Amino acid sequence: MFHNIYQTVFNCLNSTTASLLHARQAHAHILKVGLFGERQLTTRLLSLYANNLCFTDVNLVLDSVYEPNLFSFSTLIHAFARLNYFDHVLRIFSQMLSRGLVPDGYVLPSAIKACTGLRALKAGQQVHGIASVSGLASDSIVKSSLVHMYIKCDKIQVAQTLFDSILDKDVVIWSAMVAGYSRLGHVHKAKELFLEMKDKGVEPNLVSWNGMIAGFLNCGLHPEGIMFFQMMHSEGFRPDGSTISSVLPGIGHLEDSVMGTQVHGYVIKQGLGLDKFVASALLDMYGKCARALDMSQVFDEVDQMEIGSCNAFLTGLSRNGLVDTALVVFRQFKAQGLELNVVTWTSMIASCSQNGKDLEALELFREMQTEGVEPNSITIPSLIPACGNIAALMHGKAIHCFSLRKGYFGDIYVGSALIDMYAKCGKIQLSRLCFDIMPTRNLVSWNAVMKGYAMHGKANEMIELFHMMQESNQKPDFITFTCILSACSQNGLTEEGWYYFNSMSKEHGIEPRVEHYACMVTLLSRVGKLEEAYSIIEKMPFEPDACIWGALLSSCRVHHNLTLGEIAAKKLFQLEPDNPGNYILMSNIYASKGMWGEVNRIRDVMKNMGLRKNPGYSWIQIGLEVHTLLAGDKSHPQMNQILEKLDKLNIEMKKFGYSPKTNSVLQDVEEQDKEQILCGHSEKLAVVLGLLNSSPGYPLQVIKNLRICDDCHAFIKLVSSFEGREISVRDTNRFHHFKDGVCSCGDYW
DNA sequence: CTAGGGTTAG
Repeated sequence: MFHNIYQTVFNCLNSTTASLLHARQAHAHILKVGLFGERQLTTRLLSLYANNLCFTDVNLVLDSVYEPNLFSFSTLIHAFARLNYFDHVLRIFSQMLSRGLVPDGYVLPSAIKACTGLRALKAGQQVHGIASVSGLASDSIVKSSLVHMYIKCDKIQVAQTLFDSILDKDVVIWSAMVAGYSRLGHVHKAKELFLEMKDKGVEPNLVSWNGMIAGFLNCGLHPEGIMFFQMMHSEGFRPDGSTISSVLPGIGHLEDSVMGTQVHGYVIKQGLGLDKFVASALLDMYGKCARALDMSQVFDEVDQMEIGSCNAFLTGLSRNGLVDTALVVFRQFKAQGLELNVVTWTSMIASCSQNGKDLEALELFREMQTEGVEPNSITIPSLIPACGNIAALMHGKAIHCFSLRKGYFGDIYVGSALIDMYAKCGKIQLSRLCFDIMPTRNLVSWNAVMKGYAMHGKANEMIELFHMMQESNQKPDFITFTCILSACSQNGLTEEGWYYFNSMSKEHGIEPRVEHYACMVTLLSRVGKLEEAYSIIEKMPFEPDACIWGALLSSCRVHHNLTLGEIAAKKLFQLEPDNPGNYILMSNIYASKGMWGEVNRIRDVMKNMGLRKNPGYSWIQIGLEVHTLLAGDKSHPQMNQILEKLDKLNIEMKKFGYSPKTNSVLQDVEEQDKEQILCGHSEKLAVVLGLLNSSPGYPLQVIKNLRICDDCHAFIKLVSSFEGREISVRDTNRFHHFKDGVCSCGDYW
């Protein structure tokens, strides 16, 4: 009888088709007839429960088994390790130890594998200790597992020492070391090992090659990675999904769509397109190669519930200027119940903050948190620019605090983003503070803090920083010099400007780009050296762009230089026929010379080109003209003519509330009209305000309740140039107060 | 128990 039941239960559990149901039935039988002493049976039962992830049942059996032995525990540990339930492996392992059982060479590797999977260095070191005490640390399988564990826990040095002590190293452990160094960015060390294994007679296999390729691309050595890919191919290896998904980002980075298409063909031929890594890498590659259509075609064929592919697709759309489409698709994904992850949200936030959708970025950040998705160290620096762009200082500070709570104190990306954000919000001291307390800096951080000073026109601090930069052996790049030259230009530092401009190629091996020439042109023309500026334009090795001619033209207006103004304007009318600013500048020069016929001619040109549709236009133009008129001194030979013209304009001006006699701006204008005039034209408004402000006798004190919709930044630039002046501006949701070039921001919501 | 490699966000 007893034997019969035992045999029945055993057979039932041991069959290859044994299911959870069988286990439960057997469990009942075992309980009923008291077979718990039978280790073989209960171990088999444990194995079934473990493989079906019935954790409570496992515990139940463990607690009731008369005396589970090493084999019972081993069975469980292997089962959980195989299923990647590493936390359960460690839990069972520690139960085993607490029962006084000594692990053997079979159970240790699984325990170590669990530590590897969990990146649990401390636990791994403890298991290492146990292995040493039990005399198993020299076991080659245990040793190899430990090497893997130390590699994954970024302890490559410890791994290397252990690795060296292994006598007959197989291709697997070599490959793991190669991949380990690659992942940590030590690709040269990886290559050394790759060559060394060959010397030692171990032929690299597909995995070894894949590790090398991933390493090169991980280090930004895209051409080398692609070269290895080709070498591997020529040695007769067939790239697999892993190879492809490593090499495609490199191809995308080099924007080599021809090679990308070839690899795509290979993917189709080998049937690798269903691999989720390959699919998202393909989408990413087409996105980076500006092949949005091909990307969409690929997306139609992949698993659209796979979040990686969806993320790559969304990023690809934004990258190709289809941000609105990306947002729509994003909403569709969300509506379909797709589980959006931190990459999805971060990607959308970055797309918005990079494309002038700053409020949307902030809103997405809030939304992701309500959805329970935790932002990470990449989300934060993607969001911070959104605050800077709209000078939302309070939001910026809140996110700064958030990043500190998350422990991103020393993060170089977060730090650099904060420097930029505070500078854009007018808080140059805070910007500098963020820079000063950074534990490590890179070129981006240096450029960020210098850009802040450039924005605020602080040339002396800038030059001081540049010396600091050189002392700390950080090499400048072309952006650094754009900042320096721009600050020199704002401060009229001609000598310093020339010095740094010349030092670029002589001392730093950086050839000046068109923006550096533009800075020099701006600098010289601002200080009135218009001829010198023009000779730079003539001599520079580039075709001068609108930016350069624009700098010359606006200085010609300030210095009333008709000849050069006409030259610059002629070029600008060709380069930017739709930019009303150029016509206005030129007409102002004509106005200052009393050439009213020319002024009217330009007005007609603009009218014919439909450039006067802008509701703020008339007002702005009048403001500019009046400014020009008043900027001239009273002994201006054409003063009478000017005053006459002014009287005529007065009538029109009154309509817009501009009254020279009351020294006020927009005073008599109905609130509604102000909004109508200025809504969406904040940049032009900023220009007007700046000009009015610099007009003697027309102090701009406080402008209240102006509604600006999209560009607070223009105001910051503008206000930075004011000394001791205050302006308050309200946009859709915020209230900005500017004083001494500093913006503070209060929220209405 | 039988070891290794990959995609998408700044």
